[in-house]
Amino acid sequence: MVKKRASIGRQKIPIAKIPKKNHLQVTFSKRRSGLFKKASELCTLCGVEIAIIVFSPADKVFSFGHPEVESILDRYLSRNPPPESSAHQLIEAHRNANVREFNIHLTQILNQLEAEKKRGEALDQIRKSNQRQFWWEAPFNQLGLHELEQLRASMEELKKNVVKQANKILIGSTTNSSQFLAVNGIGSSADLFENKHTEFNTSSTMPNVYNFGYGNGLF
Amino acid sequence: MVKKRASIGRQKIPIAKIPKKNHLQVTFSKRRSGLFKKASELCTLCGVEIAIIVFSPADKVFSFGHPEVESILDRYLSRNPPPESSAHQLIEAHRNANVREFNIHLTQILNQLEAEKKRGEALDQIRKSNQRQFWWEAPFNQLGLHELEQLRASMEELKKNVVKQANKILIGSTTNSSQFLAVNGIGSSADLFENKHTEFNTSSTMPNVYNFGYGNGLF
DNA sequence: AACTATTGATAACT
DNA sequence: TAGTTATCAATAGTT
Repeated sequence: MVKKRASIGRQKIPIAKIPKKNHLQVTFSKRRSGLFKKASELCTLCGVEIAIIVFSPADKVFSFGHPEVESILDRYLSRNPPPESSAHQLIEAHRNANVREFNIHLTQILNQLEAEKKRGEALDQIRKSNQRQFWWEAPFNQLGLHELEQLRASMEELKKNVVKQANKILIGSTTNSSQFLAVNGIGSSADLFENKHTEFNTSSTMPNVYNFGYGNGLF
Repeated sequence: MVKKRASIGRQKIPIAKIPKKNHLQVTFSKRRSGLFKKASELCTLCGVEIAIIVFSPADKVFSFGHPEVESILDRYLSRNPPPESSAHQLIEAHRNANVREFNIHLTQILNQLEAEKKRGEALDQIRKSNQRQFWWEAPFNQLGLHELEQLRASMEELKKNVVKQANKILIGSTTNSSQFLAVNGIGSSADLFENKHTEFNTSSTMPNVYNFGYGNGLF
């Protein structure tokens, strides 16, 4: 029986980039698992938390984490005042800017709302006032002479309408008495007002298994 | 010269948490630097990017990164659709919920605003109508007999006011003529209306030096 | 992927 | 914390 020649075994290698690609591939794989094993032992021996992220030459991701990569990263990131120009930072800043703008916009709208409410209430008040205290307390003193003359002329019309209305009521129900007056034709003003008014009614023990990221092909 | 007794050298140890604290402390320190050295070699041999984050038992941070921790983390995070229940995730969800609520609120407010505007416009229209087309086209047909009687009684008052106003004007400026009338006292109604109205204006060669984080005391 | 000779890492001790 | 040494663990080269 012939013995096989033993291999020369491990040889010292220079720490520099391995030129032969397939050689490099093997080394990467062996050392990577060795690294993760070391990390795992450190976790168990000392009870510490470790996260490792490796990007292979082929840009695949390999990670190790105990307890999980994410929680460690969160802890790390939350301690570091996110140093300048990270993508996250920019996104955050942009979002915060949007929120600020949004708030300004909201404030403007709320102010507008309040103003409109006030205005609406005021107008409403006036309408009520005009009805309760009667419209004839309207501001004559804002009228000029010409208007006043129109006013006078319209008073005749008014009186007629009043009479018509009274008459309508009297005819419709013969229950009430009043020291009131005579009758003429049937008026139909104020339809406009009524229509407008309807519009108002709106109102583990073993540190975590190595995580070989997304597919653990060679590289 | 007496030779000193040689040490028993390295002994196998179980991979389990080291009970003796100061022993653990030494092991942590040695293995941590060993881990970072391995990582550094891997980086150089294979030309890959690695980031390692370690939280010591005393909660200090130690990190290794080539080329830099931050750039690797950003690369990692941007590839991962933030996997479920990380703290960040929760914060994000919460914020998004707030934004949603905020939007609902905004929508309600905008609707309110529109309704108020409409209402305000409608009231304004009426006011104008009442002024342009004259208030006396008001809805008599909504008035009952009693109101009508009050109306009649008030007409006398109205007439008087009209006369007063006319008189005022005539006295103030003696330029105009009119086939109008006699004078009495000075009326002062409509102050209410005027007041209300004012309210309307309304990230080498040698992979990166180990980063011992924030102070590299024992732990 | 398994093997083995050799280098490299490190537990115990100073 | 750093240095020494005997031993154990990791791995380069080969199959």
